[in-house]
Amino acid sequence: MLKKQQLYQLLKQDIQLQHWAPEQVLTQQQLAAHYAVSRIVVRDVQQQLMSEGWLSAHGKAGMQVAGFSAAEAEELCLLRLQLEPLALKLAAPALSFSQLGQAEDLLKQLAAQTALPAYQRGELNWQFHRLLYQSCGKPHLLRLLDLLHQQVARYLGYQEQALAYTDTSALEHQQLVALLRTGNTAAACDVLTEHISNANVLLVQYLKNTKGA
Amino acid sequence: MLKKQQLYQLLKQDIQLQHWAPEQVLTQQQLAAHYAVSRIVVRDVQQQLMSEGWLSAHGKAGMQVAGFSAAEAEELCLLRLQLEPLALKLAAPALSFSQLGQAEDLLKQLAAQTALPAYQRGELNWQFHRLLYQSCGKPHLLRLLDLLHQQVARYLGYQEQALAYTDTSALEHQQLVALLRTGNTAAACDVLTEHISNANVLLVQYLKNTKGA
DNA sequence: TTGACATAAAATGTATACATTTTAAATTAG
DNA sequence: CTAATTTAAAATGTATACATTTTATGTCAA
Repeated sequence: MLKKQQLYQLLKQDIQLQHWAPEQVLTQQQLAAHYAVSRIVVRDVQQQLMSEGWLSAHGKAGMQVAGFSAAEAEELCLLRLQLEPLALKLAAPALSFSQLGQAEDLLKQLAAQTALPAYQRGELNWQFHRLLYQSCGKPHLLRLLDLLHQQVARYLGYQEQALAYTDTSALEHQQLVALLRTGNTAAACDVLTEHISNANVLLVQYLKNTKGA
Repeated sequence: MLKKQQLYQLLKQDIQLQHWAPEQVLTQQQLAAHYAVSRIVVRDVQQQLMSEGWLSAHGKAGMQVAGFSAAEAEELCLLRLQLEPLALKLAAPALSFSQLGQAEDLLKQLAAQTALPAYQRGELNWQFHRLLYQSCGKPHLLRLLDLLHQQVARYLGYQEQALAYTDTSALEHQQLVALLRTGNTAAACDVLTEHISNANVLLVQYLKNTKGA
């Protein structure tokens, strides 16, 4: 029997993999039946996923699977650009070599395991970023970034197809660590800004093409 | 018998008025008994208030009422400064005179009803700000701002005592509308930045004093 | 045909009951 | 007395049952 935490993971993943179509309207009963759990569990998970942007309310009854759009991708990028460089700037002075080492280990993993499904690579990628911001000492900022990441993660299914992503992205990651290691915070923030923008350009381009098709 | 939406409002208000002490640990059963509702309802509300920052998880069982600190107030200010002027900049070109009129009506209300409890004045204040950002066309940005506002609202109990707030704040509000009316977006954003900073300085000052006492 | 109203079906909200987990207390070995 | 283990109490997680609300259907009058 599935429990709350498991359903949370599974449903999120199913949305990511588009087993539930974007924009589709779901009911508690539907999901409860499909996943063989009580509606209580569905309700809990539903509320959490709604607060994280995977689902949205739909009228007085029912929930809607979040859709995809180039406009939304651009907005998410804008917000990341507004907050992530700030987090990095604040965290950089407090970054330990131990943390930089951890970050590099994550990069190694990413480089090695090229066969991993997109959502797992995305998770590793975020762990890397998150680690760099961790020490900023601003819990609310980190909370907002986690929230933003959830939204971005929804697009990972697309990114798998959209982006040859890995190569340039990996390079930028390494530059980032190198600059942080030498204490060059300002340059690191610039690279980060570029990095976020670049990834977005590819995604938006892809979204615009496929929507037209 | 209380229903979900009512409990949500009431509990939030009770936290704001510090009927539940900051840092206090609560249980579902406690709240269910106190408000005479089923634990199911408490669970729903609990999860929502946790996602909004009024409560936080406490170990494996129990929830903790959020506390107050000067550091947190400063962080919230920092984030507002990062996002609200951006929202205003994006919204300003799309602002209609009708909306500006609505905004002015809200200011008139604020000016007239000086006797209102802090949380209601705070709500009007936010409605004013929210109205100015509304047209920015960035739903996620607005969502983040609403989230931030929830956090700030928790401090309204303090602000009542902390701030003679009304006078300078009202002046800045009017400047803001005037500048927007003439299409001077850049200056309006500057005033907004000042406005947010000013309110924060007073609050932080007060928090630092009372914590020492 | 259309639109309003009544009615039935379905979905959600809420309460109660039971299962599992967590916390705290009590007991006992060292 | 301390610390570890056991045991009881309390809190939470989950399922089922019932109440209320919402949505859809169908009927009838204009």
